This record gives sequence, structure tokens and C-alpha cells, in this order.
Amino acid sequence: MPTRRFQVTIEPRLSGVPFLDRSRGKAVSLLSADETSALAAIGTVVQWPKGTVAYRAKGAADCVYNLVQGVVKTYEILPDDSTSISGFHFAGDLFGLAEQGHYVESAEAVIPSVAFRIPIDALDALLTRNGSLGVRLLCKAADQQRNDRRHARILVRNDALGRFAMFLNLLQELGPQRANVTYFPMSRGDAAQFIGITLEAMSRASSALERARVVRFVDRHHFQVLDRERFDQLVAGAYHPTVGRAKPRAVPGAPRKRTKQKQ
Amino acid sequence: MPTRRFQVTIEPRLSGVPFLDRSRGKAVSLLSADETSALAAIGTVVQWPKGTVAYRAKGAADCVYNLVQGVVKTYEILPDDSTSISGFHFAGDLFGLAEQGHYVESAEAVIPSVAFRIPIDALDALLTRNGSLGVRLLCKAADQQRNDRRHARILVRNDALGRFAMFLNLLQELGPQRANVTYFPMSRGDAAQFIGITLEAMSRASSALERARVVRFVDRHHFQVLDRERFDQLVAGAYHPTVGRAKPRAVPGAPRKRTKQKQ
DNA sequence: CGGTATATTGACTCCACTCAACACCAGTGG
DNA sequence: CCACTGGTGTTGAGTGGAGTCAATATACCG
Repeated sequence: MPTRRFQVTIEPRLSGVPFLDRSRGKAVSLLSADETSALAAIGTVVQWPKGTVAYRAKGAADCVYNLVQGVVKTYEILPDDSTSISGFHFAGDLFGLAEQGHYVESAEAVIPSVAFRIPIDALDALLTRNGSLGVRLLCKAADQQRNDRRHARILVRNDALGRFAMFLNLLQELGPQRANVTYFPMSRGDAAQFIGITLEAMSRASSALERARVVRFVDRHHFQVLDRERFDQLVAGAYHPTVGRAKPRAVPGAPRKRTKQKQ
Repeated sequence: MPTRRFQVTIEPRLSGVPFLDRSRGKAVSLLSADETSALAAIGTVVQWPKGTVAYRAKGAADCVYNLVQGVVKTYEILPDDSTSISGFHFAGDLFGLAEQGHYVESAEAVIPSVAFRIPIDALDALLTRNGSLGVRLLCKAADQQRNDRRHARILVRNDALGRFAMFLNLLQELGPQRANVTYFPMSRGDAAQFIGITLEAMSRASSALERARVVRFVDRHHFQVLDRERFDQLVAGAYHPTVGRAKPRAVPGAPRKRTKQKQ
């Protein structure tokens, strides 16, 4: 038997929820066959090994990127030199929209990734000719706006446990998932930055969730939800009625006063 | 001489930073005269007294809105019944993009406002015909994405003072400003929700800033920055080296050790 | 296998949340 | 004019949880 090669067709992919159509599940492919090939015609395929910086903030921006495979993070450097991760992008996403000819953030492949690089002037011309494609892109933009707001919803939580649970939930819905195990592509540090807590707080939250048998990490990059009910409660809101403390905290030296009975 | 009426022309207004053009300042009008009138033709003007709910989350969505005057907040109700404000919108903004025919958030006028209501199917048809308009809208979407990320950047700060300062800075840049006094249209509660801290923490931050003569509130809805340098430092990052504590906190009981010298 | 980066756990401090009281203003009605 | 009211904002303690510093453990990659 000859060596079998799996030839994967690489083509632009825009996933999202349409404005009006009643789509079954959530995200569907937004592009028709014609639109796909029209985009493919003006773009080129680029491959990024893990860690590749696709573009840098403030650099001249001539192209937008449509991710076909992999995971990419976009981040910006804050005035105090720390970096803030603004988003993780999966297959079907679009990123690299410029401001006055310059990127506003940097992009880096979290795992080996494949993308379509589309010159922005060619895209502009294509859109002017093909109006319905503009609607699709606008729809995708609205989709990504929802993701940004979801990010904000994570960040307004002030309990590390809740933020972490919401992040895992996000990975389940946005990222690839096989059986009931979900892929956790990024480093702990990246995830912690994204949800706005320290690495340590995140690690503690993770341990607490495992101790309480709510989730399980099969390895550092794959997890599964064991107790869907409690997990959803955590994601939904306050309900974290002592999910599991490290130790009963057997009163070391301090006399504890007023036990909270907040219902 | 007959009674003079001040007739203000109400027309769609899309402001934002273009992808490529070198615009002088930041935001410019994105629409040409033709595009403006094309949009005006398919839309109707709506006036909202303060507090009006323009649309509700989960309601059937048939229109998008382009704000011409005023301030509108969009918010969603979280699973635990609290509400989270996802954004404040000013003149030139676009909101109400639907998901599967339903709004994903509610919108409410913070002050009396005027907007263009544009049926989404008419917009769709117009975009299909007029491709370059699609580019403009996409550009506006990118603009609003940057605002969402700015919101996220506020939320990752973990000091109430910094969040508040960043919020004031946002108002200065996005909202209307006369002379050196900036308009603070929303209630303290709304602002606090937006930046993800409690009303009390925000009030304290505000007081601290006034005590340190960094900003001054001429009244509850107008402020000015007195010390631009320190203000910018606060906005930029960590630099809040005791901007002003309520009391010197003269070492209550504990002798302080280890002064941090983190460079 | 060794060396480095990454991740976990522990101890301690500090800031923001919580609860609570009070100040301020507008509108209402005597 | 004043008291009453509710909404809104400010200020005051006390507590808890996340940040910080530090040590250890584990994974990753040559």
C-alpha cells in the first residue's frame, strides 16, 4: 500500500452567527462558494510555527488575516511595559484590521497555525465590487464584538474561580472539542493574563476546581467537565458556595468571629 | 422678521478611524455625501427621552441604530440577575447588530438622544448594491472593536483609582468636551458598573483624585483635569505612588517592614 | 539527562467588597 | 416654608480574597 497523503484543501473560512437567518447551532460558515474563491483569489496561505509573530503593533499594516487552522493570540503592550492579551482567535476568525495604516496590536501563533493573508487594498477593491461580501464581513465583525463583550463579562467577575470557569466555558464553545475533552491550547500565563488574574490565583482556582471534582485536567492542555451542573452554576454567577477549600483551615491562631451566613 | 427656527439637519453620522487614510486627528466622518443620503433614505429619525429603552435583549431585531445626538448605554442581564454595562455610545456610533434575528443586549438612552433607525433588510440590500458602504461599516465595526478592547484594558486594572482615571480619560476622548471641562453624562452607578467596581470604591477613587488636586468636579456631571501629568501617569499604569491617602494612616498597630523597590 | 521555562503551593499583606450610617438633592404635599 | 420621602452619592469600619514574594515541583527541549 502506497504512502497515503492527506491533502487538506486550504481555503478562507469565516464562521459566525448571521444577523437574521435562523441557523441551527451557533456559528455557521458565512461565505458562499463564490465568495470563498473570490477571497482565496486575492489572498495567500501563510504557515506559522508556534510562537511566530504574525505582525507587530504599530507596524505598517497592509494585510488582514483569516485564520484557517490553529490558535492565535493578539496582545498589546501597555504603557507600563506589561502586555495585555486582548483575544484568542480560532479557525474562522478575522484579525489584523488596521487603524490609519498601522496595526494596533501584535499577533502571535499559540500553536502551529495556518492563515490566509489578504492585502487590504485588494480586499477593499473586492468589497466595492462585491457588496454582499461586505455584509458577511460586517457580520463577522459583529460576531467578534460579541466575543470581546464576553471577554469583558469575564473581567467584571471579581472571583478568580468564576473567571477561570468562564474561561474554560469559552474554550469549550469556541475552540475545538473532541468527545468531552476540550483543548486548552495556551500557556497558563497567557490564560491568566487574558482573564486578568495572576498565574498563582489561576493555579489555585484550577486546583480548587479539580479538588471539588468539577473539572479534570487529563494533561496540561486538555480538560473535561465532570460536574456539569456545578460548573454551569459557577459560570452563571455567584453560586460558589465553598466549592472546596484547600484545607478546612483549622483556625491556626486567630479566633474566628462572625461566621458568615449569607444564605 | 418671521420667527427664526433653528433647523438642525439630522442625518446619519458614522465616525471612526479609516483603515488606511492618514487622517489628521483621530476620528473622522466615514461617510461620503452620497452614502449619507443613501442611508438617510432608508432610515427614520427617532428621539429618545432620557431613560428610554430603545430595544431589549432577546427581542426581535429588525433595525440597527446610528446615534446622532446624545449618549446611549448597552447592557445585558447576567444569569444572576445583575446587569453588566457593555458600552456607552456617543454620536457617530452604530449599535443594535443582531444575532439570529434577536438583540443580544438592551439599549437605553442615558440622556435625551436622537438616532437613525435603519431596517436591517433594507441595509442589507443597500450594502449589496453599494459595496463601498460596506467597507465603511466594516471600518466602523473595527473602530468599535477597539473601544471594546479599551474597555477590557480598563477592566484588567486591579486598582480602583486606575480604572476610574482610565474611564475619565475615555470620556475625554470619546465624549463631547467644551473648553477643558468634560461631560460626565451617566450616573455614578452606571459608571461603576461599566468599570467593574462598586459604587463605593468609585466614590473613594473620585474623592482621592479630588483631594490630590488631580481632577476637579465642577458639578456631578462635569469635571476637569487639573494636573495633567499625574493624571496621565495614573492612566498609563502603576504610577500611583500614594496619590493621596485619606489620612496618612499613621501606622495603626503594625510596624511596617520591607519597602518595595520594584525599580 | 541536565537546564530552563513553566506551573504549583505556601505565607503574608493590602485593597476592594460588604454592611451600614449619613449627606444631599428633587419632588410632593401639608 | 418645612417635613417627608426616595433616589443618589459619600464616608466609615471590618473582613475576605487576590496580589506579592518565595520555595518547590513539573514539563519542555536541547
